[in-house]
This record gives sequence, structure tokens and C-alpha cells, in this order.
Amino acid sequence: MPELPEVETTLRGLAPHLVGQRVAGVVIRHPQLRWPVPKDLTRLLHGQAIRALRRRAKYLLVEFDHGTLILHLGMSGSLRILPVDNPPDKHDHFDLILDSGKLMRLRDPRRFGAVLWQGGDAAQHPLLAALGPEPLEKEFSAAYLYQATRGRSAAIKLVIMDSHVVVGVGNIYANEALFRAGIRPQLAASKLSRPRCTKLVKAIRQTLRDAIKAGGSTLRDFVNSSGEPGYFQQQYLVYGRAGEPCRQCGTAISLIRQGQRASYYCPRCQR
DNA sequence: CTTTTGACCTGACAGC
DNA sequence: TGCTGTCAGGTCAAAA
Repeated sequence: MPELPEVETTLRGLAPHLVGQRVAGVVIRHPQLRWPVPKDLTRLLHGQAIRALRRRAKYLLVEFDHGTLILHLGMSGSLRILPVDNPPDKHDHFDLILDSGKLMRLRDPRRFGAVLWQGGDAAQHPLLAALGPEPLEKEFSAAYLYQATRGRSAAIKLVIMDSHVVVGVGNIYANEALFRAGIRPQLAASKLSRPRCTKLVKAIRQTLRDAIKAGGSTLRDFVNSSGEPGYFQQQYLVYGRAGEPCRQCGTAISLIRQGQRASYYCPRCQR
């Protein structure tokens, strides 16, 4: 589920409940996530104060004085704030219990998510060290994208989904951004002209910004002891709309498969 | 180096 | 009501 806007929304929902709190306990119910959850987290975190909550790519970083708890939601993960006495469900694998009498709970049915620890500087962690620029930061510029796509024969959609090129562009928003830029997903990355790089960078930024904004409006549902946190359903331009009319020209939206992922595009508006 | 493929898991849904 | 097959929003590691 979670792409960058969902992770960002999660961060904004969690931050007021976490920052400044001390850890009163850690519960690991199912340590087999994408990687094993470190067994000594309780010892590492007990009594420590949460200094800040940040995001890098789709990783949530819970910062302490001596290191960082690194969280990833994978395909099906969600985080919620609940009262400590809330009974866990089948897929509730990890709790961070806070001094406030609440806890942060990770639910992740598919267990593609992660709970990791990095002492010292989180950027040193092997998973974070090789990541490309953030799409909403100025380092992700048209000039940068032009450079990054030279000599790459792979399809542009696969390249913008490559976290070494730019982070946080998942399947949905890759499709949406390419539509906005008028670029076919299967176009060889090396064939992107400079002006089209400018267009694509703007489209990626705008697509993600709009989605974060849409997420903000559902933030209310985020802390909710009964239901799921409020992931938001947007009105997509092409994603999931195979055979339906293009919102711009009415042509039927095409569906192809690239790298085992679904790509949707308008054969008329995207060239 | 780049590109492609398989792997990790469970749940929802379509079709028989 | 099962069963089987397919698909799902992530992303790493190995193979080619």
C-alpha cells in the first residue's frame, strides 16, 4: 500500500504522539519481517527519549540520542497510535510502548516491512547509504535527471522507480507522473530530451505533492483504535483504469506489464 | 557497470 | 463451499 505520500502522512500523524516521549517498552510478536527484528531493541530503547521523527525515501526514522529506529511499511504495513491495553490482532507484529500510556503498533500482513536499528548516524545504514535524492528536494532537478538517464536503455518508468536514481516513486505515482508529463512508460530513458526531463521532474513533484495534500485531509482518521489508519484513495488519472476513457482525450487507457508491474497509459496523450 | 528475474509473504478476488 | 490461479501500492539480491 504505502507509497511516499502515505509514509509522509503517517509521519505527520505519528509525530505529535512520539516526539518527546520516552520508551516504556518494546513488544516483538513476530520477529520475521523482511529482515529479522533485532532482539535487543528493548535493551537499546528502554527509557530513551524520542528526539525526532523523519522520513528518508519510504523509511520512517525514529531518532534517539544514540541511534535511530528504522521502520519500513513494505506493501501492507501500517502504524497506529493506540491505548496500551488495546488487544493485538493477528498481524500486529511490533509495539513501541510510550510513557504517555499509548503505544505505536505496526501491523503488516505480508511482512515485507522492516524494523531495524542503526546506532549513531542513520544515513550510515546500508539500506540508506546508496539511496538517490528525495523527489521533493532541489537535488532532484531536470539537469540531474538528464544526467542520470544518459546511457540507460531501460524504460523510463523503470528508471524513475529505481531508488538509486530517485527515491519514493512507486508504481502508482510513476504511472500518474508519466501521464502528467505526456511520456510513454516504455520510452527508453536515454531518449528523454532535456525539456522532457524538466516536464517529468515537475510532474513527479506535483503528483507527490498533490497526494500528500490529499493524505493530509484524511489525517483525522489516522489515530483510530477501531479501523485502519486513513490511507487515501485518490481520483487517479490512469492507474487502475485500463479500458476506461482518458480523462484528457477519451481514448481507452492501455495496460502493459513492465518488470512484472502493471503500467497504465494513454496511447494518444503519452508519446 | 546495467538489466532481468526471483524471492520474500498473506489476503482478496475471479472462475470453475 | 471449496479449490486454484492471479494479482497487489516494495525492493533487495542474484543471475545474465
